[in-house]
Amino acid sequence: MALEKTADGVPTIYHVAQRAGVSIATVSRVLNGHEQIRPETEEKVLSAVRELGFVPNASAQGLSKGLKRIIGLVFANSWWEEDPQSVEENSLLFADELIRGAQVAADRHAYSLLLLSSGVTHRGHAFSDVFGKVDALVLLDRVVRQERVGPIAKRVPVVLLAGSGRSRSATTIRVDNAGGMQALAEHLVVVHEMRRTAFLGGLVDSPDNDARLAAFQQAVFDLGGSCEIDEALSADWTSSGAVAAVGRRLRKRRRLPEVIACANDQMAIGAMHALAMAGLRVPEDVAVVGFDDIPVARYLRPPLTTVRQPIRQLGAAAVDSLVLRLQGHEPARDVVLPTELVVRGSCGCPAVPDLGLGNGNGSTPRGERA
Amino acid sequence: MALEKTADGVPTIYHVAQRAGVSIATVSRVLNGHEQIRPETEEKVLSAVRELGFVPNASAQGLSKGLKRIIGLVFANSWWEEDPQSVEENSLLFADELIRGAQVAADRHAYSLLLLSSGVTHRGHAFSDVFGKVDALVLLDRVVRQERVGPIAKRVPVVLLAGSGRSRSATTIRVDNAGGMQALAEHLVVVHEMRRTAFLGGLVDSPDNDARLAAFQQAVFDLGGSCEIDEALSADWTSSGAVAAVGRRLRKRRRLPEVIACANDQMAIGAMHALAMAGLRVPEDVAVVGFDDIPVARYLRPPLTTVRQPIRQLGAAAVDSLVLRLQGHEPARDVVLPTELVVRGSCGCPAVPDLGLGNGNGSTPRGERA
DNA sequence: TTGTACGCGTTATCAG
DNA sequence: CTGATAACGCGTACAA
Repeated sequence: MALEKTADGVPTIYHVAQRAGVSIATVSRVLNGHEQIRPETEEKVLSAVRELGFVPNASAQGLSKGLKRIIGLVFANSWWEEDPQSVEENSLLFADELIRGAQVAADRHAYSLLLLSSGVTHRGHAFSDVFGKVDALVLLDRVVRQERVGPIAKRVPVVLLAGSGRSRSATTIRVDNAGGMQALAEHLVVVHEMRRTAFLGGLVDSPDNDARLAAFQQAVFDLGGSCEIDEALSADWTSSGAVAAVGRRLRKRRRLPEVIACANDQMAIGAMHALAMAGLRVPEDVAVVGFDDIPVARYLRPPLTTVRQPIRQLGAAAVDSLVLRLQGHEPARDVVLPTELVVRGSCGCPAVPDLGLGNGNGSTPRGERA
Repeated sequence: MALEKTADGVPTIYHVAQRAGVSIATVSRVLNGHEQIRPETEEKVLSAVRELGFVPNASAQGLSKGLKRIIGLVFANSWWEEDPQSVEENSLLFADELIRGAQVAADRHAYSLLLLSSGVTHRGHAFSDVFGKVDALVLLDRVVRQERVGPIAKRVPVVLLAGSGRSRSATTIRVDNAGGMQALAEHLVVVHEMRRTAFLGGLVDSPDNDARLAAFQQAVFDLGGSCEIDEALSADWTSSGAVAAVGRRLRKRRRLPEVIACANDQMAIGAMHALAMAGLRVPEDVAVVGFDDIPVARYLRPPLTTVRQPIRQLGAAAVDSLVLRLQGHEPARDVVLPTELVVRGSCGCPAVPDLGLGNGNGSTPRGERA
């Protein structure tokens, strides 16, 4: 009669029931906070749970309820590549911040985050395998081709992150790249009266890169300036790539632009480094601006003028949206989070003493929700 | 007779079996690569799977096999805190790098990573809940108190990360803090002939901080130098905290040390910033060195001399160890990964031109496996 | 208020 | 080589 302990020593709901002298149904009710339970019964169950250290098996719960309470976060596989050559600093802090935001939100809804990489990695493990492990998916920019989103979204709720624009098959959440770049261009052309700008882009197939480039270029044009897009001035989102790119550009001995606008802060760091090594002063000889506002930006010399994007909120919004869907609601299909111009010293503005206390400084919030 | 599609439209093994005209047992066999299956039967099953887009339900697999193929990565909850005040840049890239390493390893073993925070966050969600969702756990430094490790390790295989030392209840994997600090101290005292050093520490209850401080101090002493540990010179691992700490120290108007050794690179960045703002030159007036070798370290001015720790390998080693345990093996109980001194300019060495191509430069590998 | 019994989707152990 | 069928642990109608 006495129920044996499980082989691995993990107690089940049956052990709890037996110990409390009730049925498993009652245990389940108590654990799930159902009403209509005699207090003394509840107490018996609770202490049995405590004494046994019982924890419900998530697999069984998932199977029974049809909900795993797990949301998958899918990164492009290049992020995880082992190749030591491609150190892939690519928006390094991006992943970190994004995960934090998503984690907070998931936590709030009692969900967990499962980390996944996009590609087929090993014999027999296809991307589609993940459908069986999660209730919903967050797909980062560039993890799957546009046409593959549809089929995936048919299987599980999906949000696309950091994409350039809307997708008809899935919810999209992104930051206002265009607004940020407009504010930046305005600052450079109007305040600093710069006319000849250049754009140092990231990987070309990235929606974020495309959006930033297009918006910056257009804004500069509209204000009467020009924007050089030298084929040499193109990197892979990394600092080292930017160092090389700027090096290539310098070797051309063509007249330099007044400012180099970089598609992210990592590359801005590399650009500043390359310029310094060439004996050029930033911002006196060439100004440099970035995009992201990574924590170290304010500690660079000069402090980096950049566009802040709310990465954490991005992650949180993605999870919130998915949880809403899982609860049967119909959240906004296209969300755009505001960006903010952060003016520091690298654009030519006088660097204000920054004690690392406040946020940064100047600000021009942009963006709206759709 | 015809099997209806599931409510949510997700096909099960029964649908596949029906479509292929076989039993679910056969389908399972095919999918799990069992031998002794007639090729033509296998083909029928495989095409049925393809046509239906069948993906096995992980919950059911987990329940049936008693293995979820999920490893939990537990971060201290402060990492995820929403409090915008505590921007918590704390070893920002640490988490990122660690996760990457773990992800690669998990992927290799066909496991997934579940992200978890340590604290009780909401009504009814206790930390112990995670036992039900994972097969094993990676606990980061400071996520649980020493005495809580035992009970946890009794439930699931556990590895402790970045801890100061061994734990009798769980496997420990860490980096050779001591070796790195010894090499650093040697470089400062012997090469640069410094005598008066200072240590800018992180949070005091952190094993990593304690280990680095103790090793540095000891090494400097042994070489005939002194190490100032001013109560003012203590921060929270963040750049802004370091800025404030160095500010406090400067206001004391006591004679400054020749070098400030920081417990991580983030703080070194803050220290350099604070010194620059006070009109002091690095390294001429005060040298600054760090620990970690985060990507941006080489692009600072001057480039940061620091100790590199193999964070990715740390994550990978943790996962590898757990998978071994889950497979019934008995991996090493205490693993120490080597660290490496990376000499750049902030210690007073002539900064070599760095095109961002190589690794950094000078090196003194340390550490061994136990 | 509580207990019985079935279903959730897979794997695995038997027979055949 | 293949097909029934019993677990796996939990939630929940349905009965009592």
